[in-house]
Amino acid sequence: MFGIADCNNFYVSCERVFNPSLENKPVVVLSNNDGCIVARSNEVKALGIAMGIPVFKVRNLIKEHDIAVYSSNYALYADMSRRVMSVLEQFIPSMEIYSIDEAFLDLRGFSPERIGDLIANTRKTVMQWTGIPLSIGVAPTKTLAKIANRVAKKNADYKGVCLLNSDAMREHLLKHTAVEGIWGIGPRLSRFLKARGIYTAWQLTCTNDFWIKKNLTVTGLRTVYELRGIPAIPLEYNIPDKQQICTSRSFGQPVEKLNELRESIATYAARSAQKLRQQKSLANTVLIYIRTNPFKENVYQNFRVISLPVPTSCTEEITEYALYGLESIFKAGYAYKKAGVILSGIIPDTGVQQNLFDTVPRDKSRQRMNVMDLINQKNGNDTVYFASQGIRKSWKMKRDMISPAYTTNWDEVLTVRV
DNA sequence: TCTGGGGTCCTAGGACCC
DNA sequence: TCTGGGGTCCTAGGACCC
Repeated sequence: MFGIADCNNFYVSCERVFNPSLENKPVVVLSNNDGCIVARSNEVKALGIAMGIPVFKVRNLIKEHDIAVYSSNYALYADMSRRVMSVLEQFIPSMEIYSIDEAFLDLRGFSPERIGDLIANTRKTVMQWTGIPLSIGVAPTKTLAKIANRVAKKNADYKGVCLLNSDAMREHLLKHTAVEGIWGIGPRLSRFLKARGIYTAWQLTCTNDFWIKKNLTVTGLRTVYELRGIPAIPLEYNIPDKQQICTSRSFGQPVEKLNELRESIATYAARSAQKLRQQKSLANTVLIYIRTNPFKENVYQNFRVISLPVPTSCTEEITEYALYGLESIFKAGYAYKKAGVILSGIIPDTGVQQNLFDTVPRDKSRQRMNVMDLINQKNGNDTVYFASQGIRKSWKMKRDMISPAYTTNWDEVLTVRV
């Protein structure tokens, strides 16, 4: 059996842990730059406010219902996630961290009679030790566990835990699951299936394999197998290295000057290079892009791909090529809204193919990067950084309603008065 | 006024090899 | 008049996830 533990309204729950006055009140958390609604409390869901909607479109509802609004506080959410995962791991050591608020659990070593108690106990302990409520679904495959999880979350009778452990139950739940509720079936495939009379997960499992393979490719076929109770998507125990590393942000305000764009590209290049070094890899290719606001007139967007002469993870080198790329696509007279840096062609940093004509003193730059990373690790990110990244950063993203970093910054630790 | 960020996998088609 | 068979690698584009 596989389990999936999924935190309820995760970002909202994190805010509530340190601000209990938000309990039972409508709360939303916004995306970066305070753009869209990305987390909603149950009260907000009940009002019919959709996931991902731009916040300016629901300003009236927010006012009318006195909804508490927060900018996203990733320092807090990442740390709370780490805590939740470490508690889960104490109960079920073999697991796959699937996203910031979800983990698949390997329950194959546990006797079937014990699983119910184990899961209920795990859930209770996570709540007690971290303050984060979660739901757990258990089933013979990951895809079915996801369905069980939804049931556990939506139906209060289940008390946050749903065990899908019989064929009768599988049939019952699949008949009550719409195709768009299946993990792996997105909006486009849902429309496609419904147009052909397939509305429920159960109907999908009764469909011919050849037809599925032809129309939904092998990924669709894997999903159908999983719905039938045959595991086709294994647990990933160790996190594979990223094949692509991307850092991109929208700007707090439109940016017109090349200088400010240079600061942002240098910042994103440095962040990407840092991520690259964290996984002990090198990149072969740098892509940079800039774009204006696509919802407005006078649109311009462009990108530039640069092949590096020798694979590297050195910030100076990556930044230099990224800025060179920027110069080549920058056009004056536009109000830029977003920029990004993407590293690809990623390989391990051991056994690099040398270039006969390489003139860069690589040992020295590697040592320099090591020292920088150590300082920043010990004293906090951006304790030291390159001047090209800018100091004032007039373009930096908007986070007007951010809560304190309660658990990661000594200056922002909660004060309790007796 | 205001519209997120970061990923993966699969397929088709083109270029190339012998 | 007639024009093979069997591969690999790479990329763009489209789908999906949270």
